[in-house]
Amino acid sequence: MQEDELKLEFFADKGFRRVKCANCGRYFWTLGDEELCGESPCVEYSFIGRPLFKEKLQLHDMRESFLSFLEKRDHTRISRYPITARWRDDVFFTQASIYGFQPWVIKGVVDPPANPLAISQTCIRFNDIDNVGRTGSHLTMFEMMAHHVFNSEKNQVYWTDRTTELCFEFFVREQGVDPKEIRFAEAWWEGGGNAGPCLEVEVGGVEAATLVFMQYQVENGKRSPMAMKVVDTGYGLERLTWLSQGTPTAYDAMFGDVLQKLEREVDIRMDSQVLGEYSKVAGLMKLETALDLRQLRKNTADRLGMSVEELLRHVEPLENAYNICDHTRALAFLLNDGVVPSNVRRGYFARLLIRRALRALKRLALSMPLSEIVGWQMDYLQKDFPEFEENREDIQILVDVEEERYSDTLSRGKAIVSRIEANRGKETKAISVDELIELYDSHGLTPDMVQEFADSEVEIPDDFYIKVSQKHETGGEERPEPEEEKLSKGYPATNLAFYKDPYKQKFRAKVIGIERDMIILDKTYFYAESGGQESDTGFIGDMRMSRAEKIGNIVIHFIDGPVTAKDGKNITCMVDWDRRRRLMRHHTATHIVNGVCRRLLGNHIWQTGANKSVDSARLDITHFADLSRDQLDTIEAESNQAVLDALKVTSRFIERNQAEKRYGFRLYQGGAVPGKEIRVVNIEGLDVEACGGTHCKNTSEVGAIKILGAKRIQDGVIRLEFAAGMAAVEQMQKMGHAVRDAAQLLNSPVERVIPSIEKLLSDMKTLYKDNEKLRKELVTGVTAPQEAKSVGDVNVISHIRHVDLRDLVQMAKELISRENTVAVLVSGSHGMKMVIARSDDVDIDCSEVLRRTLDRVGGSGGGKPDFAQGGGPHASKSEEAIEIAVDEIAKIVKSTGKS
RNA sequence: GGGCCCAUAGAUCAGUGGAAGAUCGUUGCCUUCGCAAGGCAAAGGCCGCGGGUUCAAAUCCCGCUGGGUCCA
Repeated sequence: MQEDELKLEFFADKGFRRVKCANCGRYFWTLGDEELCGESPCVEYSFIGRPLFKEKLQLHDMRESFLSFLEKRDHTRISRYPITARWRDDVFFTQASIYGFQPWVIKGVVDPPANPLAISQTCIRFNDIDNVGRTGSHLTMFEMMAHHVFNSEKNQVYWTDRTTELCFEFFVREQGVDPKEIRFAEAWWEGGGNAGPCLEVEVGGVEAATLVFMQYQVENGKRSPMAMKVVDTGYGLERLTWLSQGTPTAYDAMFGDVLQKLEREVDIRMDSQVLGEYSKVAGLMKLETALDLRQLRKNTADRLGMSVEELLRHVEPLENAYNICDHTRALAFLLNDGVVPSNVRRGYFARLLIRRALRALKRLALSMPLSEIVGWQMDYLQKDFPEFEENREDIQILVDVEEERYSDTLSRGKAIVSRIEANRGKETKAISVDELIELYDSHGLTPDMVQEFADSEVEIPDDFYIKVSQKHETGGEERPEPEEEKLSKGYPATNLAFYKDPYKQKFRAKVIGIERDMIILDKTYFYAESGGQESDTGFIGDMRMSRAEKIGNIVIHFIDGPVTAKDGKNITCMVDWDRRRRLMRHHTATHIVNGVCRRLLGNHIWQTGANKSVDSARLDITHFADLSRDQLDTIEAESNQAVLDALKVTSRFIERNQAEKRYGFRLYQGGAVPGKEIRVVNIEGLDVEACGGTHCKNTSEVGAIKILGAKRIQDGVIRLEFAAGMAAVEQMQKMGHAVRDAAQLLNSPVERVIPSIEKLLSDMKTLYKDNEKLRKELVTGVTAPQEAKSVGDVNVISHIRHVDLRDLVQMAKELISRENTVAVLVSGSHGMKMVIARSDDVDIDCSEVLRRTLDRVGGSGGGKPDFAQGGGPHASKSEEAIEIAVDEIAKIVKSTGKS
């Protein structure tokens, strides 16, 4: 670490000392005279029951205090970014306030919305989910308050000293903290490819803020300076609120009347002394396994001089209540910001929260729907987050659907557990650890649920979840995709002229590069594949252009056949207009369908993928259930209504910050969009998206939209397939043809096709059954008893009949219902098949006879002593086989007869 | 994006390579003044789809589809 980077003038001016922590060895700056760095586990929480702040503040007031403090010092307050980081494709969720500015602002591509700025950013992290509710401080969802500064070469705002001073001032002046209680510990920060020194601000034993001075880029372990130096601070809103109130846990300080309502419901009484000690001890410990948790409880109980059982009576109900509060709060934001619960990706985390909260609810023996508590949260949050008003109902539906599903999973699980026990029979062996892991991993049953469902005792290892994760670790190799260098040298950015005039069909452009089968032009009206819209084709001079591809900001045109163009010369180009018009219609249609779906199904509808080709288009949307036929019909009708309404479609480049401000983050339907200016496609009153595609000027140009189908491509995602314009006409014609062809084949009028097919199917079924019956009859009584040969005491009936093996089996069944009978049946169709069977009262091993027989004629087989079957390749050996078999039977019968 | 589990009668599920089963439900008959219940009997199966291995596949292997679940 570069030591001098943190030897601030600020520290010198104020008279700070630099001390090495006697416990952890870190260096820290302080005005006091202690020797420990000030963060747990080196020191214990000192503020519980005796807050260090001058005033007890609620979340709202603390947020306000922080943001207005900075506003008074030239910072611009900006609103939060969504908790689901849809503008990025490298992460699922916003985990820190800086996420909203990565990568474009930090790379210097996009100007920050303000500089310096202040924000309180809703964040979510799942790393510590197991500790939530237990430690008194861990959360999944929290607000990271921050002041950020982006120092470019041209614009130096402030750096380390001012940052630290602002922090110090906030705690001392605004919150009335004794300067001696504030310690700045030196540390090094790294994340997301960036790095820099940082100061961890310790107050009352907790890290209240972190001041990061981001200034290096890290690539392949090598560090290089960034052009942009970024002040990245983070102040935990909930922690500060906790510090100000000095409540036993952070939860008591932040959940307001949601926690109170819960406590009333289950009649929990809180003992602040017990809880206070509990969270102090928890602050000193690392919780990783069930063993750690037991240790935590033991240590706390010891300190309080009570038994663990007594402690648990106090603590456990509260842990569950805290857990529910945290999870429902996180859910409210997650679902509001566009996550639909599912079994993959972002959705899984929402499911995880819902299931964990439901389990906690159950442990409290509360039977209210979870959506009700989420409702309380939204009531509580609405003052600061008005967006909940609009989405409230939608969010509660999502939770209800998910609760229903979990109850299905549990009843399935219950059945599985009792089956496992039933199969085990009388051995009363416990359910093994391997079985527990499988029950969890494949069936979603936690060990304690298994325990609840099982009759027998279940042994749960302390490190159960570690064992589960170990199972997942194997074989996680990443395959790096070799990025092929397509171009031998750099070219200037291609002028994407189709944005200016998407209706241009013929143009002249200058050839500025030729490589193999590729041509690069100074400007182009050819649309290169992106945003799910397929590439244009056309002609460059007299060469056929089969595909345009965008690499960075250069468009490469691929040519079929020899490249005859000359570098540096102007050339006339033609866009395949029929193709392009179809693609445009499909693209505009996709936006229409997306907008209609959202209006019809709810605000949780987001696009998760799309493809627009010549004949049809696909749109994947987030939704929790299959779409009914009625819903599809309505979507189709409304989409066509939008076409008939001839809505204006405008496509404009708008400065990113302005676009976000004006249209919100709904813009990012198609995922991450790079750049400082984004292109906004607005279908008047229906849909607004950031989109780089080519569009019609008016919805009427789309002509018609025909929904071709919908299917669930994964849990929580529905794929709609449809066709627009002439493609829709073609698809409808195709469907018409199919029905007419079917009618013709059935020799029935079109409107009678369905009943005709129904009749056909039922006729077929009857025939199939008749056939089965006839086959049975055919093999019944084919061999009269008198055909039986007496071999010793038994009757051997042998027969050759060229039928299927299963008919031979039927025949044999029939024959051996007679007493004292052995049947030897052979078929010569498809090679040779043989069945040897006997009635119960004959004592020979049929499979033995069969094997010996087939050994000699070539083939193999087996079965049970009373019923054997087999075969071989040589049909010609059928008769020989019978002779041998009868012979073998005779031998056995004789030998047993003798003895 | 990766791992694992599942798919057999209308429903819930047995069935580890040789003869498709159980329970519930359905239908009919018996019993009853009628109902509930009981007794007897019957109907009900492309064993998810497509390949492969084998004399033989519901069963083993590969692929696909659909569902479930855990992890990132």
